[in-house]
Amino acid sequence: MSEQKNETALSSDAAEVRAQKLKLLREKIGDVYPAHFHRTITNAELSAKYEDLAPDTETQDIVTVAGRVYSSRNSGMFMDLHDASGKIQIFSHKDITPEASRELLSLIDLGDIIGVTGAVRRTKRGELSINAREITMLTKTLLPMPEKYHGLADIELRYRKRHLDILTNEESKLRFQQRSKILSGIRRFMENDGFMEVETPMLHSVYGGATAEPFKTHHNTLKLDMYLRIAPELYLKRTLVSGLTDKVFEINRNFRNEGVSTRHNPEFTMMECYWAYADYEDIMDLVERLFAELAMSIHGTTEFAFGDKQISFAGPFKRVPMPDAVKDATGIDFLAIKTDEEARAAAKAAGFEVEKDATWGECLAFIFEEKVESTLIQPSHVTHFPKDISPFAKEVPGEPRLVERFETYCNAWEIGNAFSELNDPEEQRARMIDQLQQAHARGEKEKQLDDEFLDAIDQGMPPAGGLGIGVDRLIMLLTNAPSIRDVILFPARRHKND
RNA sequence: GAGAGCGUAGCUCAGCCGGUAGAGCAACUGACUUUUAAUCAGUAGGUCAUGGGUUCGAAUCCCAUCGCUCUCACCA
Repeated sequence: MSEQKNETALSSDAAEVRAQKLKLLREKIGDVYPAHFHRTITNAELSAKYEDLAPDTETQDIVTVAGRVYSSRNSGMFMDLHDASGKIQIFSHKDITPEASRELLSLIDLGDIIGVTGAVRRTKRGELSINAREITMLTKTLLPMPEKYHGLADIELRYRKRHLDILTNEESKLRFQQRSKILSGIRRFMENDGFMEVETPMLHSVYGGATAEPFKTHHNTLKLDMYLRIAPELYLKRTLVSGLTDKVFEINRNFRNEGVSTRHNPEFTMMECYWAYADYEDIMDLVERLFAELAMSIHGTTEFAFGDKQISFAGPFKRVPMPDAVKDATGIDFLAIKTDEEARAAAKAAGFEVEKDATWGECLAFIFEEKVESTLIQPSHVTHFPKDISPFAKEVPGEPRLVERFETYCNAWEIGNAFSELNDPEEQRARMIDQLQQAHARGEKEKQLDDEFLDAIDQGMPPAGGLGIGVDRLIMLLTNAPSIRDVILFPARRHKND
């Protein structure tokens, strides 16, 4: 007898054992990966339906559930079965579970996906359970599950093997469920506000709409070098010219060939919208309504924690012109400074190292970034940006060095960027030529003037407010995620050879 | 791109002033059978990221490479 046991004894290597069990299962029951199985209820629905079932109570209600085995106690008599919605305990006992199903139990490993049919009851200890009458193998797994108590903790593995991260880390699962909810929340908000969603090209033969390094690619048949878009802005404005709609938006990926960090992924999601006959102040209101609504949908309130900070999305947000913010922080009054040279001197005197040829506006923006940005924890709109760093925004009346632009900051991060969109064709052309020259001076040889865009603006774009929202960062805030990689399912990673 | 740190069993982690590698979970063999990270006994499992070097001897010290993390730079 003991010899026979030795012959059938399984290897102690987890992966090998599973392969052996798979073989045994195939011999015994045939199809281990059946195509058809229909559950009658999800685990969450089950919990809700039997919420009031008292402990130590049996029902005659037969249900069929399906899910992955997460843990097993008393030699498989108790198993926790998880589906995407939640968990349910499976109880198998010789008094209720037929021989065939109990035999299957010994070939079930943690992580396997099974179906279970049986009567619902609540145990003496209060655990909602199913008395297994039939157990069906739906998917035999070949790899063991990560450790059940700590889950997958290794950060590298959590990003590389996201399926294991979500399988074992509840907060990670919740975060990606919330990401989905936030995205649909943005869509719903925009549509309810009368915006029409469109899709514009991601492959551009001329890139623009932002200052960033693009990814380069090539179209074979067209024999055309192309770029993954760095921004949808120019196409969305062309859409606005078309009269298709007065309120247009797009939610999709932008690609920027820049550094990666906890706040930067090479591909990231932006929501951009353009609203005809509105200006940047209308857009500020829109941002506040949108943020408040998203916080409500995720947290049920506009107040929430990010790390050790309390964030409030209850509007109205603080609005502060950039020159005022810089003046408050440093005492430097940029509005009183007349020339680039004076601006550089003032910056230098205050201890800031600005470029030799920095303009008045560049000095102002630089000091803002150095001194003010990190202090903007509660959501704030910083308005009145310098014109020389804002090629698509209209001038502030009476102050031609500033434009009707704002950026929304929260937790010291830039989340939103918006303007009263420039629609004067001659000025737009002049500013883009100026930007192009600057890009070429920086060595960006491939940067070209977007004639098709300028041609469309010549046709007349209605006055409009425009906005871009960094959706990943907004999701980070709302889900308390310290890294952008925590809110992107499969973040960019080097290939690992091992 | 620069600096700092990390990489030990399938997973979570010890070991690191050099002396042949350890625990818990998972797995295997049993016991037990209304459990909740079930419990108990036993077994097996490691090219200590990779490649060099120093040394009688390296997971441990040195160098290089790969991967990851953090900070900074570019950017949103």
